[in-house]
Amino acid sequence: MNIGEIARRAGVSRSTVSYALSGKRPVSDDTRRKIQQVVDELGYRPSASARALANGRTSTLGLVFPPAGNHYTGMQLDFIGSVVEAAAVYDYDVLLSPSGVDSDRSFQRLLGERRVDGAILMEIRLEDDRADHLAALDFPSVAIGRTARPEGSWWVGLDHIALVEACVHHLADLGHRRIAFVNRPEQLLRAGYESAHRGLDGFTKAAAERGLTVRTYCCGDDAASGQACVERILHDDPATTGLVTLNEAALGGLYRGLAQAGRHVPRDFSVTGVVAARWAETVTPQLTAADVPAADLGRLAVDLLVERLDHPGAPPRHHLLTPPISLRASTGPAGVPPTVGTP
Amino acid sequence: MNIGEIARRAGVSRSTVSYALSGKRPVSDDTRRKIQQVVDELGYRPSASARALANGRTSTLGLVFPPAGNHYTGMQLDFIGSVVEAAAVYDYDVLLSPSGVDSDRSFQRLLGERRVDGAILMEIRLEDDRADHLAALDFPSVAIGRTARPEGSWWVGLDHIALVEACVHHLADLGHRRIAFVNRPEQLLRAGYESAHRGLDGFTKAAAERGLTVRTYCCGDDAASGQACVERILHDDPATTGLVTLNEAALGGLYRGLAQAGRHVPRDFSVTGVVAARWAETVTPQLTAADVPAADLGRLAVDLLVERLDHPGAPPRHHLLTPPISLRASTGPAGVPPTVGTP
DNA sequence: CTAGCTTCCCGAACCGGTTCGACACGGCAA
DNA sequence: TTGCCGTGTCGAACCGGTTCGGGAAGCTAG
Repeated sequence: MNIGEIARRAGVSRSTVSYALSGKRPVSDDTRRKIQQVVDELGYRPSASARALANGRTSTLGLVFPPAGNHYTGMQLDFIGSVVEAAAVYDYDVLLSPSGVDSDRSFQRLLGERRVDGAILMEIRLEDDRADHLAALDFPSVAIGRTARPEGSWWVGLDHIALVEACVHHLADLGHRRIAFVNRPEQLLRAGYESAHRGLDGFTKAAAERGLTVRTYCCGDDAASGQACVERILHDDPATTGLVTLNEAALGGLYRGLAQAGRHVPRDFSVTGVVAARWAETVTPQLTAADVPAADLGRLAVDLLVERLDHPGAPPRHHLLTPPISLRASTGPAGVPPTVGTP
Repeated sequence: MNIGEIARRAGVSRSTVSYALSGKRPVSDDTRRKIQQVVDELGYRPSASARALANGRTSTLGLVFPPAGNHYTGMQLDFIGSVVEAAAVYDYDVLLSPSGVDSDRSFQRLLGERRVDGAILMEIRLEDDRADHLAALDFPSVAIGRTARPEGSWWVGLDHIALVEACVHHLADLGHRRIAFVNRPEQLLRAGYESAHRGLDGFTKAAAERGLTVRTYCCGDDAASGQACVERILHDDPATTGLVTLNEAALGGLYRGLAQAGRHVPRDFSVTGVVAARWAETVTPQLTAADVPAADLGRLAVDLLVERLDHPGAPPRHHLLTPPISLRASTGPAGVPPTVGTP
């Protein structure tokens, strides 16, 4: 059931079948119909491998995603889903590639063995050797997030600085004077993850502008860590009345910690941050947050990558998104901070 | 930088290079070393397309996952991650395929164009035409979940009947007499999703055994639906003191609804169900639940699929998992149900 | 009637690997 | 010296498509 079989049954040559199906050269109506009929009868579909070998394009995009070590967040799943759907629109498949411990191996699979036409890099770092590597090879790729020097490269990302600044200003406007920042795990911060760094920068900058007293924390990506983190915050400065977080997975734990410390949200304590909307709406009270537009990011990344593939040599493009803060129920005016020791 | 280039630089024929690299025929130590040296120098890797064309295997597994329409759950993400990692161990890549509105199209891509050697089917239905289709073609595949007649097919799944039964018995043992079941959305139940059906069966059966008064509900996959669902439950029977749910995404909303109705968990109301551990630990109080072992399911599915690929014609195998209930903090002895109208 | 132009199709080469059959070579026994 | 065998390598065919150059048939213009 290959193209030769079709050709024989239709009484034409293999090349004619190819042209009839691709339309790259004119074929008379009669032969085209005849060929189409045979194709429909046999349910013939050209082999992807053979086609890829012949024309050098695999019609597949690589999605390089972080190892399971860092827990996945809901945002990442939405992102993956939207990438797959957007790619399908352009007739591309999506190949998942773990950038795990020996990221070299999977990179070799993707690029060395030419399994994909282009790649999308998740969880970018400020200094990212994967991105450098791809840039050095001039391999078509789009990063999710921007490195320290994003000029000349293709990426889509969130303006974490602006988003966290907006959160800080929101709390400051409500009268909060002593707030904390709950970042991603220290391991990721040290590794140079973009969101952790730029978020921290935005926090520090905005807090300085508003003259706030602040503390910053790293927090594991799970509920237990979130709970422990709140305990540390309230231990270090019991007068703290608000926090900003990037850590979606710790959110439930943060809430639990506050509840156990007797701080009512939002009456005694305000919480805000950068979190996917679906997650923000799950917790009670619902989180006032800059909603991460994961689906948009995925779609835009695919759009950019396809554009880059279609127009080799096109000037680099990018999208920097700054979603607004959605006011929900987790922030309120700063009241009188509770006296130390009072439950 | 193809195999011919390597052959020329090493002063041997292309076939010798192939044999030296694959080891399928003996090659003298001298030539092997010479070839390896050239390969290392140039960083040569054989093209995946060419190899796939030649030997008919793509070294790629297809992961057919549900459309974004049904919101993704955290469990699915863990599952995908574990599939990718397990596949990497066997030197397989994973190709994502949305089984969206025109699932035919992506199926044609996967099978018709022979992009993958085997497939893993997520979100199985009792009557599943995708599974039937694959079975008819004798295409190597493993289903996540079992159809109405799973005999003779390969699958891994949870024993939803037993899991929900265990939840009901747990509540009954605590003295609850009037409980509710919160299922996946009605649309999915009607579509015949296995977990929704078997979960409901288990609930009905166990409730009958224990002589409980029950009501069953379908609930959208989001927090707002969960909240609305609790309102319906308490409106329909204010004396309800417990619920069992399969609906991970609605869980936050269920808790919120109970809080707003003035029911304290677990003092006034017990909640349990079948949910991924990470999610169960996020909510407060932490959910007593049968933890969905998503990562195990993914790994086992890959193991089975690889076995099936390596041994064509091997007798069908499957794994039915029944994780125990993890006792956390969301269930407790049934107290005196609150008088109607009392907050 | 022939030159020239379309229209439509064919054959062959090519993409980059794998695999089979054959053959050259050296060593050993007869 | 001849015959035989095992080892190591080569050439050619093949996988299933795409693409290029060219040629046959039909039509129009000179």
